[in-house]
Amino acid sequence: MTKEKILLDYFGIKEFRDKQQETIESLLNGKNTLCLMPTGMGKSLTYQVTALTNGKMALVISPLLALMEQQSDNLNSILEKHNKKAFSFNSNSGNSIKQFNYLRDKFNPPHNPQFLFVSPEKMMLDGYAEFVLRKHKDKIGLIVIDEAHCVSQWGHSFRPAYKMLPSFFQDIFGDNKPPILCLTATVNPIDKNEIVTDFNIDNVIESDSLLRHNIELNIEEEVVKNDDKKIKLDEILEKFKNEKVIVYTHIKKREYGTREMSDYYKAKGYKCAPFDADLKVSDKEEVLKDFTSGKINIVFATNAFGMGIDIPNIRCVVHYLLPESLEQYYQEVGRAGRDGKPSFAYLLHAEPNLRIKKDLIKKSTIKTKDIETFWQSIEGKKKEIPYIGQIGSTDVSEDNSELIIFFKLVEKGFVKIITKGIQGLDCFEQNNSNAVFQSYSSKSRFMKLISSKIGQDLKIIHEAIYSLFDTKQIELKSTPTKLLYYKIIKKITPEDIDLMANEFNEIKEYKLQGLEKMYDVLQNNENINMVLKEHLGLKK
DNA sequence: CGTACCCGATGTGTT
Repeated sequence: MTKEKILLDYFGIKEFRDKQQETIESLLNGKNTLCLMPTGMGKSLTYQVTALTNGKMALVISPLLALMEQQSDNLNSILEKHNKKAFSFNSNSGNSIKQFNYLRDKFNPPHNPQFLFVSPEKMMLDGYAEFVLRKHKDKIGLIVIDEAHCVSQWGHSFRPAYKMLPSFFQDIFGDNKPPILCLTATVNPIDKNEIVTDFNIDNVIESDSLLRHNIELNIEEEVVKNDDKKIKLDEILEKFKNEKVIVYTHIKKREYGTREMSDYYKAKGYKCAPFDADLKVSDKEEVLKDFTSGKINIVFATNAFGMGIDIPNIRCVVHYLLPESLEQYYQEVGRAGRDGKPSFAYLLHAEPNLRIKKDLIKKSTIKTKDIETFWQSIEGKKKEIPYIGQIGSTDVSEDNSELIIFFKLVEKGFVKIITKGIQGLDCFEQNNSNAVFQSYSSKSRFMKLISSKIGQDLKIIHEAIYSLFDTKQIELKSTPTKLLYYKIIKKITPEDIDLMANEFNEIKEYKLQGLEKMYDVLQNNENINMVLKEHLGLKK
């Protein structure tokens, strides 16, 4: 079927909009494509129509569970009458046992997934998922990185799995990768280059309407104390009394945080609610529902309020603190006026904000000492090379620093990931006595010891075990502990460590520059619209 | 400061 017929038959739409057609054609011609389109223009339709036109499955990497559910539900309601299905594979399908079973079930007859939504972390750690995808690789015709700005925005620190995606695709597809589509609405030219490099993009397709002309950007004068901003906020909230307003407080449970501000204005008679990551999923859904319906009209939010939210009639976005960069600022004000009607943004900031933000960036940077400590911890007592080690969730702290350094060591060629594995075989039981499983499990409970005892590569043993599970020779009876097995292939020198620390330092400098640029704009009273246009590299 | 995935339950022969 042609893409035009798919569009009509599946979606009931007669014509493509904006850069949809160009993007789909680029992908059908096998080109890795980065597509920049504003929210609400139908970015998702590009991968949906492409996958349905080439008749192959799309593997969609998505940053949020809520986004995966939203998109797969939406697709399933469309696909139902065509006897096709979308699945998402994530922690919502239960514990590890349930997840393994779910994946095995969904990839075997009678199921034939047309779309699969996965998180980057699943791609990072789940060996059975990798096995299943590799087994079915010829059925996969498209890879999608949804919200691709996450790669540059989160991949270096918060969610390191993003920066490893290319190598995970290599593990699955080798040199015969399906075309990759990266989708986003805002990136600056530097971040754009990063995505182009990481995913080997052949073709960048950019909408002409990325700049939002219906939002009036108001920068208020800097004040000395945070409290001074409240007078202005009172004025704004009074002015937009019957309209939808987002106030970005950027803070959760402290003074001027989402909770405190919401309580304060609620007591004054406003219909408002807080929104931040500490809310339960059900509470987030409720706030979103009430905000959409108009039951509440003000949300006091951190930047947890953003992705996947597409409410057309938000009239006003207030920043109660200095945003951390121009692109961050633009992403946030861009939530207003999706319906195209005149909308307003106000930026309120106080003097100490810049210094505090700078300190936070400096504090969170990975330093020489961190790399040294981590290297010592993985090198262990063994000095011989190659040495085989393992890293799992218990080895990684809250800030992911171990994982960030680990992946940097992989990137620099000191460490090689052997396989995405499991700790041992205790979690399995045999359906019938199985000779292969028997031969492994008789050697040891631990994969690593089995490997050394029989002199077989860990990767091959894991393949065999995943295959036994896939064909229902063995079943899970308890939770498999997932681990990345690695080999140290090169010793590190102090100079190597310094070089790595420098790279982390460059990322810090880049962040600081972004912050300074934001601050300069406010200080010098520059025309914010012009600056934004130039900073984002936009023509119109 | 704040962004999100992960569902670990450990008793070990993992070096």
